[in-house]
Amino acid sequence: MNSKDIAKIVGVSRSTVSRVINNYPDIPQATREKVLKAIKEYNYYPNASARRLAGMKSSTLGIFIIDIKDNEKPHHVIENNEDLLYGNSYFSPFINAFIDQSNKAQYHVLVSTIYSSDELWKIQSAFYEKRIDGAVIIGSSSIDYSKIFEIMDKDSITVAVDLDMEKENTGTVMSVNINNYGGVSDAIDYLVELGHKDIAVITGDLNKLSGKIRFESFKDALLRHGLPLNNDFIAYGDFTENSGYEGMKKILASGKKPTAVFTSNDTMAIGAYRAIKEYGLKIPEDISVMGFDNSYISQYMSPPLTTVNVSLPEIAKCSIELLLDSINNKEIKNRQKTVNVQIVKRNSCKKIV
Amino acid sequence: MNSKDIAKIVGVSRSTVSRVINNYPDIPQATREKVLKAIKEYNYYPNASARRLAGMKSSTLGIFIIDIKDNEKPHHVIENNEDLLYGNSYFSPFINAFIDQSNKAQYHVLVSTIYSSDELWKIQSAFYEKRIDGAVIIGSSSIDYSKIFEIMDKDSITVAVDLDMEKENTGTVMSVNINNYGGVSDAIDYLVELGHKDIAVITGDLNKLSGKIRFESFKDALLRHGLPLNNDFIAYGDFTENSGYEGMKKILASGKKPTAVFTSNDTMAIGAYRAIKEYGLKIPEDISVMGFDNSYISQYMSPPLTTVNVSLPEIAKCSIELLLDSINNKEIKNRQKTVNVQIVKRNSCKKIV
DNA sequence: CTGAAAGCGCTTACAG
DNA sequence: CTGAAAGCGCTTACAG
Repeated sequence: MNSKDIAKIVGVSRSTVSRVINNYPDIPQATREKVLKAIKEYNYYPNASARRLAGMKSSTLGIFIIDIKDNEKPHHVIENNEDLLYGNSYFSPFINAFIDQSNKAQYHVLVSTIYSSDELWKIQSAFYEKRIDGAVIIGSSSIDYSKIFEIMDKDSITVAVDLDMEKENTGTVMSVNINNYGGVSDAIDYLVELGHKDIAVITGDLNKLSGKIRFESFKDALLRHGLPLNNDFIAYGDFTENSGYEGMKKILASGKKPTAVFTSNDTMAIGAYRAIKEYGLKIPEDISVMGFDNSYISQYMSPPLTTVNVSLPEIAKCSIELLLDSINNKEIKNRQKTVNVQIVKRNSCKKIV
Repeated sequence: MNSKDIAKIVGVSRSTVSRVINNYPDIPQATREKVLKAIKEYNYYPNASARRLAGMKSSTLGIFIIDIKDNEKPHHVIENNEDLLYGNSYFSPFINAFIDQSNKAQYHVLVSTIYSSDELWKIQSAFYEKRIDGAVIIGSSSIDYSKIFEIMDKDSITVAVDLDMEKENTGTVMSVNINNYGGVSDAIDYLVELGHKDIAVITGDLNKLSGKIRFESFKDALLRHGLPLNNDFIAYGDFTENSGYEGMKKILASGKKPTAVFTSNDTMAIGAYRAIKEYGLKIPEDISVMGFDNSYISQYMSPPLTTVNVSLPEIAKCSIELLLDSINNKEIKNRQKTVNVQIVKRNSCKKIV
């Protein structure tokens, strides 16, 4: 079943069939209805590739999850399936939110994962092969981005999430970020309000924008409150649970015990919880813990984690807006968007006297 | 940049360029190399739509997540973004596993979500529009499946996950399921081995194959061990946390207290934990809890949940194998596959005397 | 081994 | 308002 068949059935030309499909204005109501009826009756769907080839948009958006952990190991070396994205609890909700939002906007979505620098060409090829009209890139550190944007065609429409625009912006890439700075600022204000003065930090991966900004904001907040930045109270993590665990142990081993610790994401808070419990300390009685992300799991931790909510659906929505506006050649006012965050208070932080 | 340009540059015909791209055998090494060099140098990627139109596969697989909660509400009525798939912790890992496996097999993947019966046409259209070569369908209850398979073309290659083949199998659909029966069987054996005799159950959605089989297996296991099936110890849930909570409350309110409860998935175990704690009971001292799925969160519950591991990557792998074999017209021996499961013992079940 | 040409199924100026 | 025709960028018999 193709447009020629439908044309024959209805007794019009393929041009006319095409015109009603594409909602051209100058079709008499009667003709339009006849065609629509046949389309429905014969269950006809226009071939997407043919439409694309004839110049239409592919009406699909791409999402590229970059998860390069180890630049020495190319993809084909990774043998354990379980190690792949599957285990990545952070990106999943974003992917899902993005799919939902795209589907709502009548767009299909093509998802690809990238595990090594060698696979960065996938992004370029998806554009060059004309599979997608636009794409969102998430999860990379700044090193990868510059590479990507170097390869990519200047009119491949893409928005990057969590990208440091200062360095890479060639004027061609859009970005959406969350208000990392404000979130951490609020978090520390809250801790101070609760009476905490000895606040430790476990940083995220400082090669990622979120890791960098959150740490900067932390330091600024301490300064603002006239609190000391004790070197023993800084542990450098990388957003993984294990680094949270090790970081917390390092801090606890320093002898001086902080009354509160800010972990730069929830995943590291899980590790920190474990270390704290191993030291026989209780949360929040002995030490308060504050996370960041409000990940799905945070509410189920014991005690439920006080953290900073990041709306993944909101990020997805902003990304898609930027993408669609750009695809439709709309005037874009702001190629950078920032999504707000807010503290969610649970039971892992207590007031001290 | 298209194949004609490359042809001109190298000094051959488009046919030849196409032949090297598609790895035809009879090309002299020298010619092949020249063409490849130009392709690389000019960063040429063949237009996917054109290839598709000329008869090639689209080399993309579809994944349709069916999440029809409420047949009265069509999709456009759902206003709260947060309610969508985003919150669905069960499908996410499967989606990710499927993407990873497909990407490895050099396939792209198109993801779509379906929130109401009105959207079931999406599956059909993806095939008819020739966007995908095959698809996996997950998350539906039997009611939806029969509808889907009715609409769908007999040669749309699809595998259904968690589908009751007895009813719907028209001989055209493939399926992969986990060994629900064996998993529950082992789970109850384990509980009995621990000395439990009064075992309660919170069922899943009995309209889903997994819900149905898990409950059947539970009943059979009790029978096999000569244990009574106490009506007060049965609560009918639907796989959601809240139904686990309500179910557990109902069981606890019955007066007689079971020594163990089997919740048909981990999500309901979360709810059950909450109810048990509200009753001032301790896990596993007062009551043992056994889940199913080994979801990401189960290890972080307090106490860590004893459950049955389901390998989502394995399910994804099986689905893709079936799909690819079918796409490549390979002889398919078994159109049904079953993935094994195994108990993972943690601290929510204790031995009683 | 390789080129000219037809064909895949659409859309869209163009002409009427 | 509508049809005939060109063109999108490939692949693949066909002929040599």
